[in-house]
Amino acid sequence: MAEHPYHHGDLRAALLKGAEHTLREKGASALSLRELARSIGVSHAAPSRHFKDKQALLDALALSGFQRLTLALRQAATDAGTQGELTALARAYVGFATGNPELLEVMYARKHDPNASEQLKEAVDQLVVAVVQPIADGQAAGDIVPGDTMSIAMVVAATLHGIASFAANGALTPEAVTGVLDDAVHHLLHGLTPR
Amino acid sequence: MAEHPYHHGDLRAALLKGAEHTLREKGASALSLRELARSIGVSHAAPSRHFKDKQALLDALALSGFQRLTLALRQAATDAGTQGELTALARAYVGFATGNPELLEVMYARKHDPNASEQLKEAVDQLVVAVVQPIADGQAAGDIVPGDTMSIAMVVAATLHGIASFAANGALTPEAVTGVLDDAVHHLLHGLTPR
DNA sequence: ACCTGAACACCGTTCAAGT
DNA sequence: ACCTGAACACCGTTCAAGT
Repeated sequence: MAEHPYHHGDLRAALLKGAEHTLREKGASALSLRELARSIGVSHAAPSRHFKDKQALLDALALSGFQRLTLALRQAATDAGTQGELTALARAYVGFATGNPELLEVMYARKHDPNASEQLKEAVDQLVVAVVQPIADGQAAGDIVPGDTMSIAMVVAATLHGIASFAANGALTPEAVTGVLDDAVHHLLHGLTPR
Repeated sequence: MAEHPYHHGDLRAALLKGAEHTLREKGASALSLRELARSIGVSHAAPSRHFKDKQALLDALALSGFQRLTLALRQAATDAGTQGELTALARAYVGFATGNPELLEVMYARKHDPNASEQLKEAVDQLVVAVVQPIADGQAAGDIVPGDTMSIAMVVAATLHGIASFAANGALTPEAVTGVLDDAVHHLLHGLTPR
């Protein structure tokens, strides 16, 4: 077994892992395919067998990000009670954002690009469902005002995303995030609760 | 007068104008200093006299963006009444976002970078004031619940920014934006209004 | 003071050729 | 099937030299 066998074994997985590491450490703009190949010990042309271009690699990272975020939201939303469920949802979303700020940017950069793959669009749809479902449940339980579910979900999603953006880019310190989050859920709910 | 006099005249302004045009048409990732210089008819090394590097050019664009956005918010917030003022504020913010999506990204990319210039930080502070002021006014008028103004402003700003992001990246169509916006202000206010 | 031209050290992408 | 090496057309940045 030589140090550098001709076939890497699983170059695709190594590229994804390395790329996410670079993303996390140095940001998307610092991601270079040539440097990535170099660090893995493969020629600069090798990645093209697995990802047709740089965007294809970023798309694969975004896809995995959407899948992981959706999973996290689903696991969070199993609490009982509308307020508890929304709070858990909000914390899961913002937790992901603070834990993976650069990945989130890559994800949102492709979110509604018409050139995105069907697979990516499907993953985005799943994420939307994970956010809309708790709202629909809350309406069914009478905890949230009746009305167009999508438009209410849009407002909730916008607030979550705004807080997540502020947290991801430093406008909000990690310590301040939880407080703002709980405030936001509280203020939103008291506007959404019938009385 | 030759076609290409040795001195451009106002190369700095030409660079800013050309860069913003490219930003608008093709996005930040497609902005190349060399191509910019070429389109202006100047050598590729000339821009460095006016902007030490590419980031310095982007910072100048961001600065101008923050100043224009702050001005737009100030002009919007002169309506009478808390609800009207917040609605106008929201529309102005989101209008800027849909009209200048790529510029907004450049602005937010630098928003809390510790390496940002003092001038840029000052412009960001002015923007924050423009958002916080109407909240404080609403509290003084008894239209908004008492409590920490900054934390309430944070929730409002997050919602605005979330809607603006969705509008800027296509998650929300231009036609849908106004409706979502008015819904958001309505839902937020009914949570913020004492009763 | 302002700009050019050449040079340096990088990129992403493509493609014949090798294993 | 998978990877290499060379080539092409770009980048951003720096710096002596020109006007």
